[in-house]
Parts: sequence; C-alpha cells; structure tokens
Amino acid sequence: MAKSAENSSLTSGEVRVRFAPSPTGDLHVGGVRTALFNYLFARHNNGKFLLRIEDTDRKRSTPEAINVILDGLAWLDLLPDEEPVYQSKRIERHIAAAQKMLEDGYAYRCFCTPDELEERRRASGDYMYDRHCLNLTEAEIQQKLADGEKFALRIRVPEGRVSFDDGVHGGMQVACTEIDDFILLRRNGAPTYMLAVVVDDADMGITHVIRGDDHLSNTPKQILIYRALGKRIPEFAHVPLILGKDRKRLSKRHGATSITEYRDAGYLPETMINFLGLLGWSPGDDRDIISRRELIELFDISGIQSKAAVFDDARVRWLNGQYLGMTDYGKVEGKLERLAEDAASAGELTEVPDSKEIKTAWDLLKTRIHFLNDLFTDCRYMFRDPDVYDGKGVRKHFLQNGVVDHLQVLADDFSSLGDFRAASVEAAIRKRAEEWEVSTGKLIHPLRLACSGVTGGPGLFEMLEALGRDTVVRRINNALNWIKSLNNK
RNA sequence: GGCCUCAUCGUCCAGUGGUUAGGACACAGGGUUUUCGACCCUGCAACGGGAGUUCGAUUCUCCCUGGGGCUACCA
Repeated sequence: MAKSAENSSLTSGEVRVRFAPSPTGDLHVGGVRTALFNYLFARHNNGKFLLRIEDTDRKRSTPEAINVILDGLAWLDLLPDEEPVYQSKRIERHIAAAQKMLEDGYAYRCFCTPDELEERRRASGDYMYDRHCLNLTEAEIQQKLADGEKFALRIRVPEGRVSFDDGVHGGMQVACTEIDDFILLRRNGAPTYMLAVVVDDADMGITHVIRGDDHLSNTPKQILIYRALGKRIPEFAHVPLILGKDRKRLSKRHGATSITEYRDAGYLPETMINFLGLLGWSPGDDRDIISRRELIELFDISGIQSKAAVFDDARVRWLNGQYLGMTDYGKVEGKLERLAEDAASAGELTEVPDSKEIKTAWDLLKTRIHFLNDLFTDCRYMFRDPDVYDGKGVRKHFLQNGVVDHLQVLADDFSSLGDFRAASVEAAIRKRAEEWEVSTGKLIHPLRLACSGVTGGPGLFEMLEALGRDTVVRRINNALNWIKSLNNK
C-alpha cells in the first residue's frame, strides 16, 4: 500500500496552496494580493504556501523578472515555505501527462494548421474547434504520421457538464458543449498553460487553488484534465480582480501597479499587507487597520468579496501615514539613511545627516508625513538652512512692523538661554510677547518662517529644540539679512 | 457575437425580510488663541432600473442596464 509521494500531502489533510505568477516584468499589486490571500490561508490552516514560476513563455520570461518577484515577496515577508517550482523545468511531466491522455482516449491528434483553423473559423463564424481531426480514421492518422505531418494534441471534451463549488462564487455549472476541444500540446511539442497548471498543481499536492477571477472560466477546462488524469480536484476560490479608477483592469496607465514602485515610493511593507489584505476581504467588521497577525488569525475564504475592488491611491497613502506614525526609528533607520544619501546626491540636502539628526527629525515628524522620503523633501528644513521663504508667509509674517526688531532680540535671547529645551524656548518667547504686548503668534510665525522657510510643520518650540541653538540663531540672522536686503530694494 | 461573473455613499469595507442603512478614505465647513498637507468636531454622500414573492424588500427570484472576465497552438 505504498502511497506515491505526490499524493501523501493530500491524504494527510495538510493544506497546500500556491502563488503562480509568470515572470514578465513586474510584480503586480493584484498578484501580490493573490499571493497574500494564499499565504494567509496557508498560515491560518497551518498549511504550506508555495511558489511556482510560470516561465514557459520563453519570449516574455526573463531571469531578472524572476528576481523581481522574489525580491518583492521577500520585501513583504511572503516567501514560500518550499523551494520555488519552475514550470519550465517540468515540461517532461506535462508532455507525459498529455501522452497518457492520448493513450487513454481523452485527447486526440489535430493536424489542422493555424491557417486552416483561422480560415474555417472565419467562414463558419464559429469560434470553437470544429473537431475536424476527431473524425479522422485510424488509417488516415497513420498516413499523416507517416508523412511526417505535425500535429497538436487536443482534449476530447466529453458529454455532460462540469460543476464545482467556488469558494467565492458558490455553485458553478457549465455545459460541456460550451467548452472547446482546447489544445494540450502544441505542434512544436510545447505544453499549453491549461495542461501545465493542472499537472503542476497535482504534482505539488495543491489542495486549494486561490487565484484571480480571470481564471474562473478556465476552471471547467482544467477540471476536465484532472478527471482525465485521475487526479484529485482541488478546491477553488476565484478572487475578483483589482480595477483602476476608471473601473478597467488595473494596469500601467493607472500609474503605479508594481509592488516595486510602491516600495521605492516609500511605502512600508506593513502598509501594503494591511491595505491589500483588506482590499476585497474583510473579517466582517469595519476595521481598517489590521496587523498581519490578526489577518492570519481571521482570514477565511468566505470573507472574500465577490465584486471587483478599485485601487484607491489616496487610501494607501493615508494608511502609510498611519503606519509611519506608529513606527519606531530603529525599524526604519537603515532605509532612512539610504534615502538621506539619495537626497544628498540629488541635491535636496546639502550634506548627509548623521543618524542622530535623522532620528530627531523622525521622532518629531513621523506622525505628520505620508512617506519616508517626505522627511528629506517637504521637511528638509530639518537638515539644511532654507534658501527660499514661502511667499505668502513672507507677506504675512516678515513684512510686518517690528518683526526685524523682534527677531533680533529673540536671537539674542536664545543665545544667552541657559539651555535650549522646548520649555525654555517657549518661556523666552512668551515672556517677550507679554513684554511687547503682542500675541504669541506674532512671534511664533516669523520664527517658524525664518527657521524652516515654510508656514506649516510641527509645534514650534519642539522644532526649535530639535534644530538646536546654533542652527536656530544662524537661521534667524540669515532671515534678518534677507529681509533687510529686501527692504533696500 | 457566445459563455461566465458582479452590482450598498466618488472609493474601500460593514449590515438587515421591518435600521435614523454604519465605519474609513476623499471632499467641504468649523475648531485647535502656534501654523499645517498633523489632530479633533461637524457636514456631504449609497442600497442601478423594472417586475415578482411577501403584510413588508436594500436584503429572496427573474428581466434589463451597466462593469469585469474568458472565448489563442499567451499565461
């Protein structure tokens, strides 16, 4: 009673799922979501999450693209539990399966050339194969073989109907008359996708096929192959595709679609897991922040939405801001240091700040930014003196009576302050405001503009402390000079 | 064209045979006597249309419309 290796996992009841992308350039966020659902399902059921690279289309598949997939999954900590399976290395298995189907009468040779097929299709207006070669006699077949005619292998679709239960869509039923005698093996001997998936999924012991909705219509065809091969048919769950704002399938023209672009734009892995996990799935309540741990704990196929979801950039952006605000410096230190170097070489910063400076800025600003990069672009005043002052701010806060005197005195006050902590700075400023009988805002706004060049940002006192006394005094003096030169014109 | 599938605010996600149909993003207004793309509050805003079942349908059924998918010797 020896069990074959390929079936042991099925009989043991272990859940085995897979993500099966084709390496054609990038790792699409839609693909990532499919991978995530598979991963979550596997983890929830203590099963295995596998990866199969569908690289049989040699023209479009490249080694670089395979690395893109691996890198993307690694970034999200979604790496498979076993070595990836490369479909291109399994062609012998596919061919053997097709051969078996031919021998068992589930497939037949088709000698029609593509040109002939197209011509007949056009003439009849019928899209399906006319079964021309199914009616060939054995003698005719032998003759053609002897003549060296090339042939493809087609499945012989049986009578009746195919039905299955889809985890998302429920009961599905298709009449076999709707199914074409599709090709299993091309005239050049190469297996088609339809054959390869089934053989691979069967060999990998896949118990649950969770994949994109675009395969829903292919499923009956694949079930026919499972039947012909005598393999156990897995459970299916077809996840609706992700759409762009115009409700068209999400693609390049909608902007960023590859996970790499999101990573490079400053999104955190946690953001993407959270966002994608809740796009088309929900635990049944209305939460919108959820951890990977909770996702694993709560995930089930019945929670998958049956309608397609639109990818909303504004929402991911917001979510990323939420995550940044919860993130300790240590977690993003490396990334920020790299970004700082990039910003310096791009001219955003005049020099590369050290880790301590970056941490100070991070702690002060992490709740107000949406992307890691924002720290070195919008908030670059934390690292370099402003070389330009916001125009509206200048009119409102610089070109007012007394501003120059105020700033001058304040700079002196700061220089002689016992310490430069926020509380001391605040006390000094409030004291002067009272003395001069002006609102605190009259001093705060010009100071902010002088020290940051912009009119928005964190609380002023904290910001000044973070910048440090020397920087603050220097920037005030710079601003003073700038205002004076303006007045002289 | 044929087949499959889907349908709650602009978007994401809840929800029920009887609810003021809820939360979030976005947007708008207000607040924060220290600003702001941060935070707080408020507001705007949906059950696609038509039949049927039912005492009663957003919820169940059918049709229509609209969206998406498949229909390759691509995957």
